This record gives sequence, C-alpha cells and structure tokens, in this order.
Amino acid sequence: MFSLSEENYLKAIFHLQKNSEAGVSTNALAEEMQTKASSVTDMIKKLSEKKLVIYEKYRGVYLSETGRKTALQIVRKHRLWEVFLVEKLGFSWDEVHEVAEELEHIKSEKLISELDKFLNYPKRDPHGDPIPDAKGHFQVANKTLLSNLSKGEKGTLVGVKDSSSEFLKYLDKNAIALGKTIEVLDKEDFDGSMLIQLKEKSLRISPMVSSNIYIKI
Amino acid sequence: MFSLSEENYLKAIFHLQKNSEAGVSTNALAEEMQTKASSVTDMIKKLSEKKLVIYEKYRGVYLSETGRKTALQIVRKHRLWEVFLVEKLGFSWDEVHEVAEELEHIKSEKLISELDKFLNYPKRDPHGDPIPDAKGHFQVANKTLLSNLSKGEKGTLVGVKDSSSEFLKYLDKNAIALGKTIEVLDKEDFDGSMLIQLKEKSLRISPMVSSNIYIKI
DNA sequence: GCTAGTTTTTAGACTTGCCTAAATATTTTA
DNA sequence: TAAAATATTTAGGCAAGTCTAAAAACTAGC
Ligand SMILES: [Mn+2]
Ligand SMILES: [Mn+2]
Ligand SMILES: [Mn+2]
Ligand SMILES: [Mn+2]
Repeated sequence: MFSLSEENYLKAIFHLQKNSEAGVSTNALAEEMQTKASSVTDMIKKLSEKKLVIYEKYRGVYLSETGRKTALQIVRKHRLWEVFLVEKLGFSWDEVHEVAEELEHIKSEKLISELDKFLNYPKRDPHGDPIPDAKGHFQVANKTLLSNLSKGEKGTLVGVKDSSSEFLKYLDKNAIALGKTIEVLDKEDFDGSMLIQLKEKSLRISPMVSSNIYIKI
Repeated sequence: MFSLSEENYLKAIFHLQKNSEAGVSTNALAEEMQTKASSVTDMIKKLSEKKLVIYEKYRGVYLSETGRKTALQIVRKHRLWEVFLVEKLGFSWDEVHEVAEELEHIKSEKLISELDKFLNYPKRDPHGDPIPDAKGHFQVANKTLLSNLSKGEKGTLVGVKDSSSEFLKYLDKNAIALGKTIEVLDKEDFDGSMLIQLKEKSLRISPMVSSNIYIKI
C-alpha cells in the first residue's frame, strides 16, 4: 500500500500535529525525520498527490482523514509490538522502540488482529501510551505533567513524554515506573526542581525529569 | 547491514544452490526473484564486490562462506517466525510464508534469540524444514520423496517440497499432514500415480502430489 | 568445427528517496 | 514598512534497484 518512507512521514506528522492546532512545519518534520527540509518538501508533495495530507506551499501540512487513519494504524501496530516485546519476549521498556519502529511496517491485517488477541487486547503500551483499536479509536487519558503539580499534591505515574532509552534508564535506576504513586514533598521556585516521595524513598528531580512524566491525579 | 533486496537474493541463491553442485544461473535466479536477468546481473556484481558471493561472468554464482552464513540467518528468522505465527497466533501452514517473508528482515539479534527461547527452541518449521541455530547449524533429515516409494512401503510425512498455499490447501482438504503415516497400496507404472493409505482412508494421488511430499521411512 | 539458438551481460533509462546550493517566500525587527 | 533573518521551495544531482533493447559469450546440432 504505502512505502516505508511514506508510513514514517505520516506517523511523524501525526505525532507533531498532536502538539498544536497549526499545520506541521517543514523544518519540524525534517527534524523529526532526521532529514533535510528539501527532502521533506519532496515527500509532502507526494503525500499530497496521494491525498494523504493537505498541503499549501509555505503554509505547513495537515493529515487528511485518510492520512490520519493510516497513521493511527501504524501507531497501533507500533504499540502492539512494543507490548509483545515486553510481555512475551522479556524486553525492557527502553529496548523496544527501535525494533517496533521496524515491525510496525509489516503488512498483514491478520497478523495484527491475531497479535492483538494473543496479547489480550491491551489498552496501553509499555510507556503508558494508548493503543488504537482496529477502527482507530482510543481513549485519551486525562493526565498532567508532574511538573505541573504543586507541593502536597500526589498522583499515579501513567506515562512518559520522552521515551528515549536514556530517560527510561534513568527512571529504572531510580525505581520510577508506570503505576507508581508519586507525591510532591517540595518544589523549588527558583529552578522548578522537586523533592518527590515514592513508596520506599524520597528523591530530588530536575524539571527536565518532572516535565517528562505524566501523572493522573 | 544488508538491504532487503540483498538479503532476498542471498536467500534465493542459498535455496537454488541446494539443488545442485553447479553455480546458480542468472536465469534461474531471475525466475526465483521474479525479476529480469539484467537486474540479477547487476545485483550479483554488487554482492560479489561485497564478497558475499563468488562470481565469474557467464559461469554462475556461488555463495561465499560469509554469504552462506548470512543466508542461514535469514532462513533461521523466516522459519522461527513461521513457527510463531502457527503456534502462537493460530495461522495455518498455508498462510505464514508471505508474512514471514517480511518478518525475516527485521534487524535485531535480541529479538530472534528471545523469540527462539519463547518458542522453546523449535527444530523444524510448520512445513517440516529444519531451523538453523544461532550459529547456522541444523540437522539434515534423511528423507525421500513419496514418489520414490514402491508398492507396500510405508513411512511418516516429514516435510513438503512445494510450500505454495495451493498445494498446502490441497493437503489440508485431504487430511494429509505432517507426522501422518502413509503406506503405498499401489503404484501405477503408466503415470506414476499412487493409491495411498492414510490412517482413516485411502486416496489416489498424482505424481505431482507424491513428488512434493517428503517421507521418512 | 562452424553456425544457430540460448544465455548472459552491457548500455541507457526510469523511479524513489535523498542531498547541496540557490532562489524565493514569509516573518521579524528596527 | 523596509531591510534582515529565517523558513521553504526549486533546481540539479546521486545511489539503489529495476526495466528494455542490443551486444557479446556460451552451447548444441549438424
Ligand atoms: Mn518506522
Ligand atoms: Mn511506546
Ligand atoms: Mn523476504
Ligand atoms: Mn517454511
């Protein structure tokens, strides 16, 4: 149906589109795709001809309805494979992204529906992100960044914004994991750093950490 | 490491090489790869520069030691994924080939070693073909084609030569499956057709069928 | 052993996806 | 609001992998 490159672009536009109302800029997409702006322009033209995106020169790009559906299916596959890798093959959450990045492009409806069944229809991936169903529907959790909490507030860790291996390893090292309860013992006005309480210990974290952790109060 | 196309060529050469001592001809490879002879020549040159094959113009092509090892790893991945699809996801043996054809190219050592473990280190794929281990070792079964048996001989079905969906569906329809005992009740000299005895019934089969079934006596 | 037929290679071209450099459009700043 | 800075697009090119047509090399038949 679509080439590997086309699929990766669609997914990238989808992820960038979430962050704002405006169209996705060429440079933002180039950054995300680790390529040059001129290459992005080429690809956008192609996707536009295929009616997968809506594009006006210099005005940024938007996913069309078809484009959005396609992107959601790729996201679905990516996240289902991540669950498989962690639940069945014993990967840790910082090892799955790269492999899922390849597996998400395997073309087989049956493979994905059977995998979904085999995994018992999981609702979230190992990073707390929602898994769209076969129709592209998924529930948006009401969550907030840990950095938004004030002293005394507490909640449950339900996701991470940054899924880089480096960040996830930092969390592992400090026993910060999905489902854990976190309470803000203190928040420093000057730099936004926090003292947080985990089950067994307290810990001081920088705003770079607290602004990449999603909490459900 | 290697491109998708390079990997598919290596695997094709590997499979064709099994059938004879001689080098693999350009046309045979073109047929197998569903492409043109001129494209094959181009690719062979490339593989030859990369020392994956031994190639002399007009003389056919052979896998080098490195090429053979690479091909064996791809075959290993292909067959492990086939086992996964049948054992874990409920695919039938005639549905797995195409999907495995894509899955075999996913690049991750850990993925394959963990998958192997998850599947409990299977020795054969759903078509009875041996699965090479991480070092490329595998056991060659002593098997013979059903068409080589004479009247009165019997054995166990241990593999199929043709794994096309059409042939496998024919076998399913007639309850011919891996592990079944088959006895040759009669063999027609004129056209080689056979009357065979399965557990619950007897059946007449053409040489096109009997010459694609492997038997262990 | 020569020649006709077959196989293989070469030559030149196309598509996809990428690049650099240059041109053009938009946005910011003074 | 016009120049300066920034963002985006265009132009031209490259590598991989494929194709068609033509040339060259093998192989069989006489
Ligand atoms: Mn990807
Ligand atoms: Mn994820
Ligand atoms: Mn393949
Ligand atoms: Mn098989």
